[in-house]
Amino acid sequence: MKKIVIAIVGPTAVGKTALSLEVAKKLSGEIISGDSMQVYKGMDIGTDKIRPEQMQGIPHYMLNIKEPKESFSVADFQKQVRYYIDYIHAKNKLPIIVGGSGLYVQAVLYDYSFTKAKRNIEYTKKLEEQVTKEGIEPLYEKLQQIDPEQATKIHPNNHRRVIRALEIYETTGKTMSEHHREQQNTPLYDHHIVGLTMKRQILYERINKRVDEMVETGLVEEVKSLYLKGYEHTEAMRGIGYKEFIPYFKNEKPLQDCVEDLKRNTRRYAKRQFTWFKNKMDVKWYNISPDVKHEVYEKILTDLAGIV
RNA sequence: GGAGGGGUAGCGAAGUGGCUAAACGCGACGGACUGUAAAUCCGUUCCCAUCGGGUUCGAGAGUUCGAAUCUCUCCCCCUCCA
Repeated sequence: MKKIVIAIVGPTAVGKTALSLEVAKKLSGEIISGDSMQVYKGMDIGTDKIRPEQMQGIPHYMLNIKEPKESFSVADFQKQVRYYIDYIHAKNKLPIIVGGSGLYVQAVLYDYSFTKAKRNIEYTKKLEEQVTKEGIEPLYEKLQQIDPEQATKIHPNNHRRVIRALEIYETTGKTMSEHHREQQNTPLYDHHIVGLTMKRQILYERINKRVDEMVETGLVEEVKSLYLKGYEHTEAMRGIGYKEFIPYFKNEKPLQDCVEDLKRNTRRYAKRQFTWFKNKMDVKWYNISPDVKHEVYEKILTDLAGIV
């Protein structure tokens, strides 16, 4: 029998954290963050990370496990989280994955296999340089030759994915399509995905407001301290809430403009999250709004109680 | 009253006789995604529509084979001088 795993997904600022605490309390669960940025230490305000005093004694995993200068990937996430799922079950508790990083959650729940296609930074770098010099065409044509199937799925402008497809072939001798064919995309767990959704306009207002609050709470200082540590070019600093302030520190843009950029990027991110969860995962959606929050919580708790 | 500047699609803003239903940005909406994923990338956005068609660039009238672009009149807006 497959192990039960609950996942709570949805766009940023929709209220996943608050819900997760309710679910964990009610169902004797423990929480695993399904978030690609909250793994980093010192990135608290910008990622809207839950603070220890808010956790109500519920164990949280996958938070603050990396230094901002370290790299972190889906594969790392997958491995770690699967470990924690077993660990939590061994304690007779219910694992609850809470987060908005679609691919990450997906990779845990299904038999995504990354192991054979480790990253090859040097080769990637080489290809990136080639693109700078000669444009993407030669590489895209190469991809069309070795893996025409994959080539049709990747837009040439998406350099990163063109390069990755080539990188996989270089590293493993197999094409990306072949790797995909070896996978069934079957679920590994008896998972139940709760999706929180909200009227777009309300969500966007919440996002704008939350960004202002973050700035008031000291976001700029948080980012600055990372910037001063020389983390400008790290993966972590590419997160929303961080990269937007770099022009300000460099005196290239007024602070207020950076804040606006941040709001805009967050809104756009929320939209992308919707797209992913809507089209990639079997989510049971619950429409929430500030005034019916508790009723929706009740409904979710009842539904989940019937499952576990 | 005098001297200038301006009115372009939801907004900002290019264009200054044909290649323009009109760049670009924002906003809005949709989509892709298998080791950077809070990343990276694609599409739609005057109206109707499948091709395709119909109306646009403050309003009206002209010049021209052809105008957002030239001329005239009118209506608004802004800056400066009174």
